[in-house]
Amino acid sequence: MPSDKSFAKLPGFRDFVPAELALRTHIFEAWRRVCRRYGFMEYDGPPLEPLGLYVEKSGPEIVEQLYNFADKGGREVALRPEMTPSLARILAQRSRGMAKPIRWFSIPQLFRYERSQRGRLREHFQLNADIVGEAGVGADAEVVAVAIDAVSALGLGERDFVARVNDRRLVTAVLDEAGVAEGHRAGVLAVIDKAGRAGPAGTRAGLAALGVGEAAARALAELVADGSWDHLRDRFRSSGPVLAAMQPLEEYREILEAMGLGGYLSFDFTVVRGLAYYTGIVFELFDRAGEMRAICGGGRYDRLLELVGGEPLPAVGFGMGDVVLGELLRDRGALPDAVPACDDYLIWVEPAQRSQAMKVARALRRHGRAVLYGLAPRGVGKQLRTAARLGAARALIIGPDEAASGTVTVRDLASGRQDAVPVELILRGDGAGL
RNA sequence: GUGGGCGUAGCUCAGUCGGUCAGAGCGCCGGAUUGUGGUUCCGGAGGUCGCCGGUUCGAUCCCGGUCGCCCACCCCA
Repeated sequence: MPSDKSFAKLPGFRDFVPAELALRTHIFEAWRRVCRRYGFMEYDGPPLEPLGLYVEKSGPEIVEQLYNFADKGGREVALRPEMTPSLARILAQRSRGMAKPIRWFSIPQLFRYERSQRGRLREHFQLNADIVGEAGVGADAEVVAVAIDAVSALGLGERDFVARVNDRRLVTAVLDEAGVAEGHRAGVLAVIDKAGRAGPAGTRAGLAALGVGEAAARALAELVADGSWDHLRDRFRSSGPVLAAMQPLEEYREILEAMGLGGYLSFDFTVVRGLAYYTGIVFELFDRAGEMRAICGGGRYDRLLELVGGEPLPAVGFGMGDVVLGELLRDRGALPDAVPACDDYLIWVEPAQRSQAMKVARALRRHGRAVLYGLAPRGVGKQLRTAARLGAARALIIGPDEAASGTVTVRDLASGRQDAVPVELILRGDGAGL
């Protein structure tokens, strides 16, 4: 309710007060931990990139959804909406000298100029993890394993989320087999992508609107209604190309089952991913309840690096945003415990003991304790109340009695027990941990 | 960009068919308790009822616009 609108926060952007930054930090730490376990190295790039980097990859219509402008030098620039083009550009310049495969991850802040909705803002942070230089399905499996672990490390499991997987090459083979003309392919992919939301009738209408033949439309509608692996294999058992296109996903599943992650996998013929540059296995992570938009999306993009002028290198990776994931954690009660503001709360009873208190605070801090004390005189009761509210483990009281006897009263705030500890011990650090 | 819903204290929300209707709970601050806390009791601060305009004797309440949030569409990270 700011009276001066000009100072209001921009729509779709967030402030991170400590309580909210704690969740973001919690998520980032889990992401970094998991990526390191898989041997990924962290990188970053500039948040502002040449507009052309995105136009080249996604076409002119992408500009509608970007934060873009001309800088003072007349360059057309954009705040990065995704990380993959930057990664491709970075690697295009130096991948030749690097050992393959390259395992890199990043947690960039990304921007899009779109109307915000739940789970979708104009700004978010996104974990990107990619393996570059390996075309085999082993890399695909490795990458989805990272994505699954990046979520499960936050306390969610098989009952909470699922990885829906598909293969662009398989979809193409099926479309060919069903008699979809090559010119209709992109349009049909878009309709399949929406099948979950549009429903069977909407899907049929969408296909009809494209001018797909009757027989092809019926075949596709059938697959969308029952896109299970067994049904697919049965339906196309006499089609060599389709059966061949099913092989990589079979191997992919075997690897992930060996890792113990098979329970997360679910084949889904309608997962095709909107981005044009995917060339092979694609996947999305969803909450099991199906209440939210995708937590994560990714797949194989073997042509992208040469598209931006690099050496032709196969690549596979994913992006996982902090917004939907954070909401899911909130819904499932998987939020991190609040971190106490301090370990020790120091109470000086009279101004005469203030110097002694500062000395003790200094010693405790030097030994790694987080220490707070009242900046202005207040009653002991009030200070203890503050200590309790801050979640301090101990209160250290220094009054005339302690000053006279050369001690500090150390009170355990959970149990209420307290002892007189010689101040010399605390200054030396011996009393720091108690 | 299109359509719909909503917008009252820091938070969650009540309320007025337009006339002491500006409230509750939680939170915050203070006191009971000037050397012992998370309970309890008492008190206090804090809102031009999103903003602008219109109708009216009078608008937080009705109307229009605007901004923001939410939902669906579009699009997808």
